[in-house]
Amino acid sequence: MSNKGDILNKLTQQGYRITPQRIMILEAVEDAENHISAEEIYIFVCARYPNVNISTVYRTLELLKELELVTETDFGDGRVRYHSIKKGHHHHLVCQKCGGIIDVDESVFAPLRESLSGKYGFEADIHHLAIFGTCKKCK
Amino acid sequence: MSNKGDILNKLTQQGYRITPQRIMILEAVEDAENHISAEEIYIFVCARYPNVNISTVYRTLELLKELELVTETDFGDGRVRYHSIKKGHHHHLVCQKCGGIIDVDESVFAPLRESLSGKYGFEADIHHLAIFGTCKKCK
DNA sequence: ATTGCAGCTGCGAATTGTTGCATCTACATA
DNA sequence: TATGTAGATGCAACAATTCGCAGCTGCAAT
Ligand SMILES: [Zn+2]
Ligand SMILES: [Zn+2]
Ligand SMILES: [Zn+2]
Ligand SMILES: [Zn+2]
Repeated sequence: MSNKGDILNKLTQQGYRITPQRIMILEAVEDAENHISAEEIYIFVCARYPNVNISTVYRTLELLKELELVTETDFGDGRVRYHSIKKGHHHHLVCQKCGGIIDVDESVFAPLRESLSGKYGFEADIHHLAIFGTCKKCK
Repeated sequence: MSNKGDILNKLTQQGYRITPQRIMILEAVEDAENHISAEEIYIFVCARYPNVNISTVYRTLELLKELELVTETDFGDGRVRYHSIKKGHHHHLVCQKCGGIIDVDESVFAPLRESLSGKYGFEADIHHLAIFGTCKKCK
């Protein structure tokens, strides 16, 4: 479940339609080297397929998120960013002093998830968090 | 550092001014039983002191947040909410199916904080999070 | 009590993201 | 291939928050 064809199949199987807009938005996220914002996706798509509406970008991202094909993260700079799930689950430690970002594996959050599950029966849906704080250098 | 006078002193000490707007916005947050939104604070303040501007509410909340006198949390309903720090650090588990909210003490996050500190030397600044997922009933 | 001015406020406009609705279209069915 | 329709799109209105700026004011120093 990691290439474009598989993702399009998954859409079809769930009763969603394949549209040119969706294909291009998907490509934008998949091709992005890094986390990409809705606005950046919009610019990318418009370059080849003008007249796409920004609200379609937002709605498509919402859909891809529900289907767990992309993850969304708020890095605190007033703009949410997206990642293809292909790149695996992970999290980011954002230093509020130097702006540096440390990537961490999701396994670091496993004990927290287990603790919430054990104590409260709550299944936390933590896929792609940004945690703010102070890094080693800035302490 | 938990009553209004102390907070006003803290403002003065840091070179900020005491204004009627700030006093009333502070009271609104302190008196609120629960998390309160900027809009609700605005309505509360306007009732006694008309002509306060909503942007002053946002700016004051920004200031109080910087001074660590209030915490901000996004419950995912399109509107950020605030809490007086007087009520202590805690977090919320938000069920995405039934909308229910479970309050949890910040101690649940202590192992995570220690783990991030130990492995990465990163001091996480986690005061008031909303964690999304599925509650026991909705599983 | 008066003065000076850095900091604060109100106002209106801009920005960012969401929503309602009329129209359009992908695609299942015949 | 033609048709019906649920699902998708574009557009414009809307909602939440931020910003620029001119004028106002708390308060420290006189
Ligand atoms: Zn990431
Ligand atoms: Zn740093
Ligand atoms: Zn809270
Ligand atoms: Zn639930």
